[in-house]
Amino acid sequence: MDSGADLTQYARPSVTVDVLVFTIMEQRLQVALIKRGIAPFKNRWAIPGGFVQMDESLEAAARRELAEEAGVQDVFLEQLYTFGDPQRDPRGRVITVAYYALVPDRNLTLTASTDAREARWFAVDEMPSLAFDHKEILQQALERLKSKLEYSNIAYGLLPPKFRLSELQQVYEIILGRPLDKRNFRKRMVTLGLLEATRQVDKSGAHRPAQLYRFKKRKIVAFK
Amino acid sequence: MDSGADLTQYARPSVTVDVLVFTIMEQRLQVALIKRGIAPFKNRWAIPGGFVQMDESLEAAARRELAEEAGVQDVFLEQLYTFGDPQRDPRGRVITVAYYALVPDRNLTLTASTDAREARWFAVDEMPSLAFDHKEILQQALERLKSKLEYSNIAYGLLPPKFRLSELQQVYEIILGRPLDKRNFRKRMVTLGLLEATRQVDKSGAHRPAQLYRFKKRKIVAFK
DNA sequence: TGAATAGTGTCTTTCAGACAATATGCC
DNA sequence: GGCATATTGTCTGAAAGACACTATTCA
Repeated sequence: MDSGADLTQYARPSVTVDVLVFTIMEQRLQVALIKRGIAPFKNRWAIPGGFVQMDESLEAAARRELAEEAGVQDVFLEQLYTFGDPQRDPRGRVITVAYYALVPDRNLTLTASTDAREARWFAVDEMPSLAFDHKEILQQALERLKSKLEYSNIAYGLLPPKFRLSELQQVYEIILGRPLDKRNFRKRMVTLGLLEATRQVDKSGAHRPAQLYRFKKRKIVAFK
Repeated sequence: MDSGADLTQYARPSVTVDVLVFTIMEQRLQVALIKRGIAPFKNRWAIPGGFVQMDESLEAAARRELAEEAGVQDVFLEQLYTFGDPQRDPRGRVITVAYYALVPDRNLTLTASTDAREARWFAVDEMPSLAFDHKEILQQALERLKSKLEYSNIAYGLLPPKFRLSELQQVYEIILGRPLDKRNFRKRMVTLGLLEATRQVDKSGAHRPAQLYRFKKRKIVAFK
């Protein structure tokens, strides 16, 4: 900080948070987008977000957006990266702190907020053209998600509290984009010691019921 | 973005970049700090930083600070995290985007910039009390550095272009804080394929000269 | 020739990956 | 009994980790 006590002598940028909300639905990784109702990029799809209020933390702003747009609370949320190219918003200098959130699939209803026409889920492999630098932001979020999946228990964010091992495996396969060997996957997950079997089984479907597991900690933990 | 085209209707926070400059000197990991010459936290040590200008990107702002404070260019620089607690600066709402940089040990001269009394290196295991939330920022930078060291070639940032394998090992030992087996270390580094031997040897010292190596890419590369 | 650092190989253990048959519950 | 999914073990190869002696140069 090489500044004086007077903050007013410096021009100030606008600061927003953008929140990428991911879920798995219909066997695909999906992200919530809103259709912009106003310029710039009117009618273009965009990552939901909004201005940071002067009295709220960045994470609080992200959680507020998350509640407003997706109606969820208590979900995994992590800061991704801050994007601050001076040209990224044609209206002026806007720096955005991007967050990403993971929500379990439980028929979420997205809400089109004030300035949005529409809100819906898009599979990440079939994205429309995005507003601002949102394509780049999404790209970076996907990389983070893939890499964290490999060395942490982050998958808990996409699953209900109790789940079948085959569901967990599907989460991995969908995000990594490749099939995994069932025996090796189960062996690894169990020996990592992050899971525990519950006393319940899942009896949906005309077949052998599956043991239900849960993560011991619903908090991010790195492997090894 | 649920905003209108008019950015002026929202109060705007101040935005700074803070830059943690790390180097290895005297067998220790050190970070550059400045002693604040003005309130708040007058006379307290702090991570150097400054306000983001309206026409420069965040990274450009960080590089500018780096040039001003440490007089270096073309060094490893990466965005760390953005800290935005509303109370983190008593002067008002100041959001800071923290970066960290790695510089090779070549007798850098730190410059006390305008509002700083003094600038000097501190070993990270003997830190003074820091201004603002800078202790937390440093903590997070150290974690990032340790973890990136384990799965990337980030060490190149702390070494001159050509170096002895024993110097590379020292970088690892100092940052990870534990001794490593020489044979295993060399085997691993060489088989990773990121290094190449130069035709030069280092003849300083009254002992057998060492082969000099360099990183094939002076750009961050993940292992595996 | 002594001091100081460079350089090198084997064995063991651990982990990842390939691979297929049996078990259980529901209809 | 047939269908659908759950559950389980072995072998192989690669990489990590423990471990100690010889080589080279200079003073």
